[in-house]
Amino acid sequence: MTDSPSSTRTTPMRRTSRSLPIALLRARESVMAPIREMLADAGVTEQQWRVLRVLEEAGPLDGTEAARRTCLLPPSLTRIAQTLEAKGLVERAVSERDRRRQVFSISASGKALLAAYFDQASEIAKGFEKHLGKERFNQLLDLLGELQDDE
Amino acid sequence: MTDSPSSTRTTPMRRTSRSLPIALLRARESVMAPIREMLADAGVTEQQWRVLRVLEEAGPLDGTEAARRTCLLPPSLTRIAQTLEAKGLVERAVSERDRRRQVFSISASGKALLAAYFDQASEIAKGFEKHLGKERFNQLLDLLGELQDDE
DNA sequence: GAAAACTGATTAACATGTTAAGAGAAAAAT
DNA sequence: ATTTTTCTCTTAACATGTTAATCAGTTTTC
Repeated sequence: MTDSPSSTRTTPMRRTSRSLPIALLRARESVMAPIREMLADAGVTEQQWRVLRVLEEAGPLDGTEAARRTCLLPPSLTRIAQTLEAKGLVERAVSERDRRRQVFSISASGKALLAAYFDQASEIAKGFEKHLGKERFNQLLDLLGELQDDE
Repeated sequence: MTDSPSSTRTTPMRRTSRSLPIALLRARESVMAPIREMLADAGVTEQQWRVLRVLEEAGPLDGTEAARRTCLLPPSLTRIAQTLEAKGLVERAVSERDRRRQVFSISASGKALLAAYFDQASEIAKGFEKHLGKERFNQLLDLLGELQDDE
């Protein structure tokens, strides 16, 4: 008993395994492990892959919107987009209506890269879906969605 | 219709909002937002806070074990521990039995820092628990725990 | 007990996260 | 219309993530 009476708390310290931030982090590390292997083979980082995925899903986006959807901060997006542009996976253009804006879009090579690894990515995703069971998998995604204070 | 028939897939591309890695990332960003504010006030980063939390919970740990429990890679732990040692929040010693090992422990100042912000951290945690409801909150932690391929 | 294999921590190098500040363009205010 | 404000993107600086290489200490092998 190292705690003095005066340090008694109304609530005990939450175990780190039941701490939401840490639990989210540990879960994400586990989920990303097999994906990182695939991405290393594809020659892109996790963040670069995310940018490609979002641009394919949403079509051309300006920097602000691309950053929001990829959970990247603007400075990170700038650098990652430069790298992707150098690799020929993304194209950039200045907006006509607002010359402050950079419009990013996925290139044909970028789409080809996604297509080449799509089946493998699907298998990994299905693995987790199977591990939890379809119902609990969707339940998890629902709960995660509710944590987002999005928009 | 930009897709050619030959590109038809057996499974459609998963929407990013239903992609487990991205959902985990977005959820964590939302959860961390209020916590980051508190930590900025406390003068420590998210990772530094995590190291302090784990060391308080588990007692003195060698580098390998500390890295595993904090979800930090060894090189990151080295740097962060150096910073924490310079701040006087963590103490380091060479292990007697194995002189390769560094044994880290939280200092009195470190414990005082945790104590000073504990109530505030608890309130934030309870906010999420209340937002989802106690039952669904625990359900979420259970599901996240099942994703971990730990030990 | 000396060579080889292994382990724990660190350093190095580069990509990203994070905050603050800056440059250029558009919108709002007067 | 000019000034001011706001917005978008970028750069800068430092902390961390990530992988590979290094170095000292330990264990194994012979």
